[in-house]
Amino acid sequence: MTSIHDVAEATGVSTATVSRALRGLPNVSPRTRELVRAAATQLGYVPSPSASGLSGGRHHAVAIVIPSTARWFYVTVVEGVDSVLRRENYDTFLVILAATATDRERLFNNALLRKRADAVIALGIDFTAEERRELRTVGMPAIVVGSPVRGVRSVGIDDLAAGKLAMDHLLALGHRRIGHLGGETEWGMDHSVGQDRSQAWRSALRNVGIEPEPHWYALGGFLMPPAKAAALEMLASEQRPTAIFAGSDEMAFGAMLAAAELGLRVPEDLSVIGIDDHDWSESFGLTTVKQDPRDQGRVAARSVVDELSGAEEVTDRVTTAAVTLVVRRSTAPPAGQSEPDGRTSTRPPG
Amino acid sequence: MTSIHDVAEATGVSTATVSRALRGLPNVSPRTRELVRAAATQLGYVPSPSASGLSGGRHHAVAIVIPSTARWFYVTVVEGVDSVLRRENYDTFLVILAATATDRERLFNNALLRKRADAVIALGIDFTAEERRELRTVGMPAIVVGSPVRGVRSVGIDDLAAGKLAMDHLLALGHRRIGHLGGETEWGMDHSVGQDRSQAWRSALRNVGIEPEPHWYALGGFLMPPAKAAALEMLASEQRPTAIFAGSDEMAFGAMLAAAELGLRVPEDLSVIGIDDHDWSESFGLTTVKQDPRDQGRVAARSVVDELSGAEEVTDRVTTAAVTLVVRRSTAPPAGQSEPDGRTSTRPPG
DNA sequence: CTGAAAGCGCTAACAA
DNA sequence: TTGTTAGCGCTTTCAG
Repeated sequence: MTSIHDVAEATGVSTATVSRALRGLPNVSPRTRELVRAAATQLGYVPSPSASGLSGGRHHAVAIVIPSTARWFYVTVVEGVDSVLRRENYDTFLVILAATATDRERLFNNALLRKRADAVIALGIDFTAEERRELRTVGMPAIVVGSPVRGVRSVGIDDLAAGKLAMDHLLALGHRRIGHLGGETEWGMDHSVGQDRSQAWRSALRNVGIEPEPHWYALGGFLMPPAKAAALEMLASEQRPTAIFAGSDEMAFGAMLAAAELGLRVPEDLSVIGIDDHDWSESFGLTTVKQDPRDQGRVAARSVVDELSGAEEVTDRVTTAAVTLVVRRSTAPPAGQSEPDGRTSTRPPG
Repeated sequence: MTSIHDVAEATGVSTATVSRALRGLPNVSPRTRELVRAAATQLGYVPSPSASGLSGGRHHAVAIVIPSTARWFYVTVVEGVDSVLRRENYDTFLVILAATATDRERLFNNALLRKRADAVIALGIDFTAEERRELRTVGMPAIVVGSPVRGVRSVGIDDLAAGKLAMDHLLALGHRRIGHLGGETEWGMDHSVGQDRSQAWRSALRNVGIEPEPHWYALGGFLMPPAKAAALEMLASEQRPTAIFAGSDEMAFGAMLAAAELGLRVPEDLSVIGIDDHDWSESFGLTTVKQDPRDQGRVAARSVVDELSGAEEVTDRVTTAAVTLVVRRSTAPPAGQSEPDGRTSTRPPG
């Protein structure tokens, strides 16, 4: 395990100079720097993060915490985060965090956050006031991906607006009986994402004078299987909706699968729209409100890296990521109305 | 940042004793141990991994490397790994590794593997001889999840057997024209998983005297969208297969979606079988060869943790995980043959 | 521009 | 059973 001493010896300079040279600090003669660099690569030297972390206080690692690996959004953000972190030579700690209080407590009392990572990127977590205070105290850069959290930087879409975009599309098509597949809210998790999207559904309906019926709303937990089950029930009802707005594409897939199982054609008998633009949505022919989680991950990572590099308070407190409507084959005017254009209606892919 | 000194002072013992007491080492009086423990929690002390890593050589972290986040198998294994690592108080480094040589080189020359992690768990990676030697040299425990790799411990299913199970099911149903959706093989990645499953398909066919036709085989890259595209093409051919064996459930979903798009009913017009038992397979009604990646992850993590705990060469070199056939609604005898039982055939969920 | 020295927080002999 | 003494490998003043 070659150490900084070996490089110093090989070069004939002090370890201090080696350290400076390798980290690109000023006040090192070009010649010396080159010599040191050459020796380092020649010897296959890499600095020990433990040692530099201990002495310098920077660990060159950031923790990314997600509630589960089961949702496309989370793992896709992780991929984005990882890509910039790797390029910047940071290592990535992955923390999969259940919603339980003990799990979260452990996280915050853990060495990981206190003495191991230089920053945290949290997904779908709603920090408590105390947690925020802790972060502040330790002076640890933190950013949330998802809906804004008071006092913490964040990047994410405007869920209300995204929901409105989806609903406007459905309403413009002529739908009035519109169902919704929403997410559940666990304590301290994902607080507003699901709520805001559901709220958008409710408001949009009321804005056109429709009071949403209870059985038009069901919980899909942001996962496909429970969403399918919920949709099955919703679609079995007497006055079933002519369209479903799902709070995520994965839940929308569930709706499409449910429709297929009931012999309902999409979009002839049922329109379906989601939010995300999941990697599979195009194959499903799903109309959706597209967001770019990979990019949000990159932005978040860039943000903490910049802050760690000393850039003074670079980013905005809350960065709003763009959304766009992507119309595919899962939405059309409700039965009885003529189609507005020549789109061919295919069989339901679900 | 309270340190071991604070605890020592508060307790009136030396730092060495604190260290011993907290780590549960022998030769500490029960009374002292209690005192130390109390002081530690009271002060909110947590040891610095950098410091103990530097002095002790154990970092209490393991690296898990995966080729991408886009495949259910990988992220699900990660979840299993993470769960036991967390319970054992290890932190998890996530490394997402492209197949490129430079990416892999960087991994091995990185501080991460050399001076930061105590062990590696690799998914879908085929270590080169040199890489294996490096691991050996550093004395770093390593385990592969997936198909066996020479000289490295591994846990995974028998892909040949899994493929045979799938094919036997289809053959027993009476299918003879059976197509296959296989995975691509990138350099150093996933070498045999895809190959073995494809091989199982080919062999099974030949064993019953059928020479697989070229257009019965297509590459799906282990991802749904390309698999769907491939299936679309395969099913458009004149003498299309009556059944498709997909190398993974995600690719099987693609086949089901393709069938639906072509107006083919599953299973009446086309049977589909996969491997995995993906979280969504039940909702798709997909017949599959079930494996348990979460558990494989747990086994892998347990294995390296045990080895790090000094257990001498505990686990077998290669652990074979179980597979079982799960029959659902996507398979049936080919058209023209009577159904063996009273299963109702539903519309294709894809 | 470079070196010497102190110290980051912990563990590991070696004594006591 | 417990304390003392060295480091682990690096960064960081402070001198020069």
